Amino acid sequence: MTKQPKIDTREAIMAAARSTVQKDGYNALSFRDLAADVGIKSASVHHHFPTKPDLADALVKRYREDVTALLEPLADLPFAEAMNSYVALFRSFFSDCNQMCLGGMFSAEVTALPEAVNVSLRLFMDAHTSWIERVLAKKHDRMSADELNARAKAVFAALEGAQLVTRGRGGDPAYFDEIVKSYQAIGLLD
Amino acid sequence: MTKQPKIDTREAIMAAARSTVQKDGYNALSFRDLAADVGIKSASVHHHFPTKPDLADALVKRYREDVTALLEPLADLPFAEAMNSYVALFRSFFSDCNQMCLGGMFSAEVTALPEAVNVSLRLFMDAHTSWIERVLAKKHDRMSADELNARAKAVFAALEGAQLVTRGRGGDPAYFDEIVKSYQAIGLLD
DNA sequence: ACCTGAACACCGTTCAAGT
DNA sequence: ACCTGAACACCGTTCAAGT
Repeated sequence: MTKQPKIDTREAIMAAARSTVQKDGYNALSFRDLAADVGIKSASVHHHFPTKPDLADALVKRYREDVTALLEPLADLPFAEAMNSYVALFRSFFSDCNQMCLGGMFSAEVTALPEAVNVSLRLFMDAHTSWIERVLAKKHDRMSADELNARAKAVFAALEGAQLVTRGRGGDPAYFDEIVKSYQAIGLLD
Repeated sequence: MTKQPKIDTREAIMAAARSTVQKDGYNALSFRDLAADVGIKSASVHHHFPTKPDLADALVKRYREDVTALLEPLADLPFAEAMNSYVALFRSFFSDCNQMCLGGMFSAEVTALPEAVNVSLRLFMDAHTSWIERVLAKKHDRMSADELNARAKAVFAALEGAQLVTRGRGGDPAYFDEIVKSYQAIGLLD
């Protein structure tokens, strides 16, 4: 085994930045705080990520990769388990400092980001909706592609909204659960 | 009629601040930019709102009043019209610079705000859910109070989510409409 | 009461300089 | 390649000073 300490600093920056963004948002992210977290100076952060939007773009792309890797195996589960696991993913954010989906946070702060990051953000959301579409297709074999797509967008939007509203109320998982229960009662997650 | 130019500056600050927050967020709000918009110096803004959280709290409270005044007459409409008007309210944000509900924005940026503002934010969301509850009650006369309440929370969360996701995609109203159509198809808005 | 300039410690960014 | 100190124009906030 050869040593590979080269990308450690870059990875450490991304990990610290992602955590801060999910907790406090992109506009609250400070290169100086970030540098302090990692143990370097703020000017050094710019060596790895020239500008703040460059860091934002890297974060969204990595986040998309991570979520995709996490969702991939879940798509093979039976429908109810796949959907329950998906809901559980959105619920899991509250257990660590009332965090928020990075995609939802960037959607709120979208005007602070250049077009290139907006494109990455759309790709992230597409990854979600196409996963949902795939899962829904297993159950609704008579539904048209357009219907499945529209339904997937609705499921994603509804869960992002449940997370946002719950976060606004302090991140009480019980509040999130109550909303999800209503979604289930109406059949949105079926 | 006696002249009343006294609160004009304060009102102008609040109007400019509200617009900026709905477009770019609370963390992107600058007292210096705000002062320039109104035509005074940034130190003068602090005379009306000692700190930034003080301004945030005033904004949320006023926003709640405005939304309440706007929703009140709509509650007396027939069910379908009341609900359609409510959805139209969420849709209307995109027509002016891809804005966002101030409550949703503050929910995303909630960690930047002190507890006092969080309380005002909860009251704002309560105003929404109790209005929805009232409208739903007209149609579902056999539904229990708890069910109505849970359903109202779900409707609010779903619409906030539809707005958030649409904003993240550039604010195309057609995207919002597609999600709402799915909500309607499933019966969430009935 | 309402406004201001100046100061403070912050911020993202740049750049010449180090190793 | 990776890091740094110093500088720039920003930020929220404070305060003594004006009217």
